[in-house]
Amino acid sequence: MILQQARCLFAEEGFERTTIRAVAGLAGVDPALVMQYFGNKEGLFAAAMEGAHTGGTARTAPRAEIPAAVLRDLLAKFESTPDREAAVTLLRNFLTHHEAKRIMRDEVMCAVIGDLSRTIGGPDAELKAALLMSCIAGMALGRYALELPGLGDAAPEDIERLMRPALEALLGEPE
Amino acid sequence: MILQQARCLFAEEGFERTTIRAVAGLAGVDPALVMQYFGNKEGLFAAAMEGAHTGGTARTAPRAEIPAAVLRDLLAKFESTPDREAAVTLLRNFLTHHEAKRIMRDEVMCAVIGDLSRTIGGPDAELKAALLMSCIAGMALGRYALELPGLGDAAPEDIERLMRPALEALLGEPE
DNA sequence: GCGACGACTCAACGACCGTAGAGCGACTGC
DNA sequence: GCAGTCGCTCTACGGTCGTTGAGTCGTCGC
Repeated sequence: MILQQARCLFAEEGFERTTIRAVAGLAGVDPALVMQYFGNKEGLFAAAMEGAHTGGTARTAPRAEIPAAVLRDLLAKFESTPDREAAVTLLRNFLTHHEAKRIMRDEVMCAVIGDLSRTIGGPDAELKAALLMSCIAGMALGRYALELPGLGDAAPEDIERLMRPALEALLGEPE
Repeated sequence: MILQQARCLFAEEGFERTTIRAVAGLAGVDPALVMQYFGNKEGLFAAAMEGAHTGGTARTAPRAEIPAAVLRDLLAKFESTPDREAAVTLLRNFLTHHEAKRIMRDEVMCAVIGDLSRTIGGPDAELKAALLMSCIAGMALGRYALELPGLGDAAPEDIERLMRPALEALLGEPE
């Protein structure tokens, strides 16, 4: 319950503007109880992001299926309810919070890019993988953070249908 | 001088963690002088973002040249020095600051998407334009905010060479 | 010389936040 | 019945921040 309200506020207001008092108030408990549970504000934030980067099949997918797998992984993470709020919390804070940035950069992007670039192979493999993940992340931002017109409420199938050819063109033909 | 240090700190630490005292300290002046110049912290932030969203040829480009024009606009904005720091300031704060988000969403993304979708035409025109702009924004984040391996220090020509076919595939054939 | 004026600084206020420690009430084992 | 423990709350401290108003210093017109 506390975690739920914390994720809501962290995602809506960001880490700095979210106060422990506000989280406790929404959860109907005393701020000191939040401290007792999570140690400090950083602990609460780390707990709120837990589960944001787990699973995914793209890292082990064969070359030809990488675009579809990457899209499926991301949409599954954000459209399903269990990890969605944690993922949104990470997505909304990775530009301004050091730990969120480290997770997004090292544990999400760099880790996946490393695997994908080995599968992609050839020259520019790392750049191709980085661009592919960046496009995916940009789509997530446009859809779940900015809620751009046409994208925020588009059907996942339409997104997959339009983006997959683009990502395939990005990878190019195998050597 | 004050603005320069402000942009540096806003881009590095984010709006909330940047204090007027720190900006004034780096600029070698008194915090009260910053207040006198910019009214309040929001005014300083708005001034720091000024020039972040200007110009660009993509909005009036013919359909076939949209991918190249969009890439050129973004790389020109971030690789050249005059508006670069303002653009980075906007890029690093649009997820956590309301005014920065409004500018990024309404004045940058929505405005361009509106023009592009009219040029693109056909079904899914708006979704295609939103996805195109999201991919571009994602690339900017991966390069200038996360500095992903392979992308952060890639040559602009290589980025343009790999991304243009992907964006062209995203637009598809004209009706 | 001197008063006015602008640029800039000093010192302080009020508010808010993270955090700590004492305290309170309910429950449990004996 | 009672001491102990656990979950939780109350109160307060220390620090930092945005902001303000008075004050200082140099400059310029007369």
